[in-house]
Amino acid sequence: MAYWLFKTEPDAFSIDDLKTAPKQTTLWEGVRNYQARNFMRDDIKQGDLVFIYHSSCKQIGVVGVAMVTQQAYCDPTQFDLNSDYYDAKATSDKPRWVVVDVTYQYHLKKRVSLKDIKANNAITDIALKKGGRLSVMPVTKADWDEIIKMSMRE
DNA sequence: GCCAACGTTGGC
DNA sequence: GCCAACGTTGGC
Repeated sequence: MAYWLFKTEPDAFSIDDLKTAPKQTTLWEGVRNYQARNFMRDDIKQGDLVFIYHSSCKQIGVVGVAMVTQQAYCDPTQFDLNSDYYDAKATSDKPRWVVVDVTYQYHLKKRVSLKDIKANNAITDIALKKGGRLSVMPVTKADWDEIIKMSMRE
């Protein structure tokens, strides 16, 4: 089983939206970055765990955990003229983008802020620390465990 | 295939 | 709202 981190802007879709969604599940739509797409298409498997990370907001950081409940399939929003994620260059013959389904697991007891992650030298590998803009990124088991640990500290 | 220009992300 | 960092586009 592998670990991941998905960014979302809580004004658009927050962890609370995931928790209250039908079956506490959503398709993670709108990823329009090839590196992130390749992770979703090739590497993210059913049963993998995902940190939900709130970006571009007041309270930036990891807020909870979700599970991948369906591996990659075609992102329907790429064909939807009314969607912000519409891509004129994607066709049903040659779709460009995929989604996975994620299901809510739990909120972290305490949000782990980006500031604290950056300040923690025990966290070494995560792309968040490198200022990257990747919206879907792998997390090592060591970093996963450390962030979980941080969420339980007072 | 290079690389300059442009657009987007996302923290501050 | 600013702007740095990065990804994408398009002319050559």
